[in-house]
Amino acid sequence: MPKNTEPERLELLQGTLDMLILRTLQWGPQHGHGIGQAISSQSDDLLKVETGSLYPALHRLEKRGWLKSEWGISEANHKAKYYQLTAAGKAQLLRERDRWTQLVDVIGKIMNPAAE
Amino acid sequence: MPKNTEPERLELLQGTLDMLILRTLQWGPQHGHGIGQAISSQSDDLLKVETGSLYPALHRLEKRGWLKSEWGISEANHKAKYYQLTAAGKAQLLRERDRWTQLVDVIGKIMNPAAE
DNA sequence: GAACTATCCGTAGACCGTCTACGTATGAAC
DNA sequence: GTTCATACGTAGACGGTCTACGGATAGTTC
Repeated sequence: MPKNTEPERLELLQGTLDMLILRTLQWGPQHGHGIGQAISSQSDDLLKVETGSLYPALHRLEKRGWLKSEWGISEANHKAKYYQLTAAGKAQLLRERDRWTQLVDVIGKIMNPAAE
Repeated sequence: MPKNTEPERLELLQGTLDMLILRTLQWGPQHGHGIGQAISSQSDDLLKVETGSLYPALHRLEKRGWLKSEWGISEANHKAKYYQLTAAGKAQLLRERDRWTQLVDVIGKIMNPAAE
């Protein structure tokens, strides 16, 4: 029996989780657990958001006004706090996406200088 | 006189500096100050590595065996500690480059789902 | 030789986001 | 009534980057 081939998780870089959460909520309101699962599944299970990262992040984002929340009932019939983007949150997402693109660009330039 | 238009620096994400240092040393041995400047100039001044980040990083990398160092004299005729990649450091660079590529890929998938 | 700038090394401590490791409660299945 | 999945959360460790210092030496200007 070969070793259980788990898919080698990637650790998140500090500062990327907020962007991923905001992005996930662009698909529509969602509760914490759902957000975590969405990120997992959309990354083919390479990313896994720990609850110890996820919930503090959600509270942080709400406190900053990027998100607002309300209690509801999940599809599995559980009490759940649904988050959605505020207008400020949408703007923030644009900023973070921009910064990410820039950073990927610049690091790419260093790691892999343009052959011209 | 318009406001001095500085180029809006990008903050590094935690975990990317080590890779950039290792990469810079692929160009050849270099001292700390030089490494910082190389990263700055290769990023069109978008990245700036503070000495409070740079030197701890160099010591960390050396301690882990990715780098080795020796004292020498800089081009500007100053005492300088020259760092170079070890074999382990080259291997590490490959790993980090890989991880970075994977992460950019996966995050790209979430931020910008493939139009197929 | 005094003053100043650029070069080069470094440390201390704040800061902050992610992680591991817990704990709690409810609903569904058996 | 036990077990599992769902859903919320916190406490504290951890680690890398940041700001803000300090110190030594070389070169330049006066």
